[in-house]
Amino acid sequence: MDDTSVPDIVVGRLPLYLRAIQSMHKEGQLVTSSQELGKVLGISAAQIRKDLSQFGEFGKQGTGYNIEYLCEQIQNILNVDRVWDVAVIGAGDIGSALARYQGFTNRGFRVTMVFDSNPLKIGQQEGSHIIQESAKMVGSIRKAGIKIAMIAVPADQAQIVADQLIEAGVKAILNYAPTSIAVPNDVSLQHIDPSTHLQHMTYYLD
Amino acid sequence: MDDTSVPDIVVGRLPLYLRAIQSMHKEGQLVTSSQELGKVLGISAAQIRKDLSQFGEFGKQGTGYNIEYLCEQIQNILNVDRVWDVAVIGAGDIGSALARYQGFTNRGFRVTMVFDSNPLKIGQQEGSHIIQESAKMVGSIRKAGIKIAMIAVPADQAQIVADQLIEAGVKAILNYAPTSIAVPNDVSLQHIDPSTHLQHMTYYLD
DNA sequence: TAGATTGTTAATCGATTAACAATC
DNA sequence: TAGATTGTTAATCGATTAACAATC
Repeated sequence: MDDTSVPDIVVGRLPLYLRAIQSMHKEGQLVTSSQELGKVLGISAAQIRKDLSQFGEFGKQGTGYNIEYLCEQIQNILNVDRVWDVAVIGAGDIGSALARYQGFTNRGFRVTMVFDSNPLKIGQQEGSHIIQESAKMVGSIRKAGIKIAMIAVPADQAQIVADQLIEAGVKAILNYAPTSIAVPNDVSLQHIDPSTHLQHMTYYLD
Repeated sequence: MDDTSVPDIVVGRLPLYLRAIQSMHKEGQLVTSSQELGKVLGISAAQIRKDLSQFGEFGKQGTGYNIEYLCEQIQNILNVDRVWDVAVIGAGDIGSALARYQGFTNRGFRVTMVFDSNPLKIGQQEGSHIIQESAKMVGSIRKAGIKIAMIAVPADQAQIVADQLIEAGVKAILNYAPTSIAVPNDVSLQHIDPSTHLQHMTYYLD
């Protein structure tokens, strides 16, 4: 009936729901409820039911949600019922950690390319990847059809790299550089900056 | 007059404002406006003015905000007009990258301790730190009076480590393990999980 | 002065919660 | 059946925006 788009804040909670029920699934649990899920996540049961109801009817009165089914459904909604190739730009400490990170497995992602502009790093092995030269980045990413990239370069190069990524056809950017960057409307952007997160918390410390 | 507490969502934007004006300061800029700041951050000027007005009157009609003064004020509000010692738990790829990370400088933080439970890692050098054994973590953190920790251990150990940190007196936790954890009301908690961020964005990809 | 920009109020907009009929 | 839990509605709550007097 209603065809208005789902609020972005709701979309942002789905990955948390998915992570929690995947963990339950791993423990062999078969069914959960909005109440249990809410307790685990620190979210109200009503909100979880309302969020999920935006996408369909996944539960059963009296019993709750079948974990395997809900898992499949959320993966489907988030488009992670497949594996996305991801490019890492910058092979410093952060970029290298991302290239070796095991935590993308089973979450829908696989790092397939790592780039750096430092001639000393180009050609070096990083995890299972060979570091490639930044000059070839745009061509390689476009040719491979990669839509997702993580920026792990110094702050003063982040916008330049972002612009190149967009030119290469990337549509989702996870930015680890501690700076804001601008992207067109049709490109998604998220930031990870540990200092920012820590500063949020020091407000509450004496 | 009004003494109700500031919404957490407002507190969470202050670090972004601070990062932007520190960047302007570094460029030698002396003054900014809510309009300019909003453009850089992709936030409305009205929201920035309203947010800042929760804490005081930092601007001047007609001219805007003095960057150096606003910088000092926000640092003061966020309690980052000092340097906080931070402990890193887990010396895997992520923990090691955090231990070597240069980006905490000038943001109010300094990693002073790194812990791991792997006997092969204990005693090894990581950045400028010697990796210490986890068994001594609670005592060392308490003795040093450390209030902030970053968890970079496997998901199935995150809650255990969190409980120990709380026992040690830690009041702010930045969790890099891809799992929810529970903490008491008087402890701040933030999560960083790249898969979660990426899944948020894949919703918008075809 | 004229132009610009703040701080603040009121209006709008959106998100969360409470409650409950439906039903497994 | 009785108990439990969903999906949904309406009410509440909170956040954002628009507008403007004050004033630099």
